[in-house]
Amino acid sequence: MPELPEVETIRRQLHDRLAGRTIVRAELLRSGREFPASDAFISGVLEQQVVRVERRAKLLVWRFNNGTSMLGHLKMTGKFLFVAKHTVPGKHDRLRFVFDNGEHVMWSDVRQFGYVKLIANDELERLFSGIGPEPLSTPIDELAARFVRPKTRKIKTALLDQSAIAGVGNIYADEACHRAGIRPTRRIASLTRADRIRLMSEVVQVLQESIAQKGTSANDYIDATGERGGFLALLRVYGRGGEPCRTCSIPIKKIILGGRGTHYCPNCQV
DNA sequence: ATATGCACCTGTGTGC
DNA sequence: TGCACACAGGTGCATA
Repeated sequence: MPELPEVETIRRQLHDRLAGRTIVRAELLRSGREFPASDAFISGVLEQQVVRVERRAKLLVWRFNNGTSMLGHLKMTGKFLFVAKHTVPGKHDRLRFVFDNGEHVMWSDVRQFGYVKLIANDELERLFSGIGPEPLSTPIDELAARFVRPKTRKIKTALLDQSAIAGVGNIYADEACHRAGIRPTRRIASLTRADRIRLMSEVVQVLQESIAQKGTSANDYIDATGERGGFLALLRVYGRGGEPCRTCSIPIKKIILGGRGTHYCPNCQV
């Protein structure tokens, strides 16, 4: 589900309430397909102090003070959620963490694409080195300069490639293309330098605006406090196939590109 | 090397 | 109410 703004929203909430806290209890409620259902995981997180919670691309990293981290990827439906102490686990709740300040956090995942695992910091660095630049902490001209290859690749496909730029997913790829007035079907090579600067500026802009609204709840996304994101109402194209463009009133077109639903205005986007 | 298709899962909405 | 099907925020792999 979540892209950079949603993961960042959750990161901030987890960090604010849990930085410096220690995990005093960890329970495996139900084993998932992708995350290790092992006693080793439980004993690996137990008694660990969370130094801070970080984000890289769409990954959440809980840094412990012993050189290891807990790495989480929410994929489509993963959730870290603050819950009340006596919450009875539901069908999709998989892990529960209890902290020394009394906070309870549940990890749930309906579709089970997500994962939570222990990872050593050196392995984490290796993983990070394969991920592209962070849009919110990289100069626009550097983002643009790196967005040139492979030349024949379609622009939206490149935006979704985490090794080209980190954290952009299906919603914000479509939104950034609309704001930049560029069709997602175009090839990288067709972009001028000015086009690339504009596209990257719009990527950054839309991500920041969405973070300010705590993300987009297109379907069932909720943040760590259980709230829905407010950016849905501000989307210009995503999920609006057939509806009038907010700029020119021409119906938004929906196509499939790279196997993903893709939305654009046939009038505003060239 | 890229593109496509599919696979991993469950749930929801739509149309019959 | 049931059923079949399409589709959903992400990635990774096998095959053209």
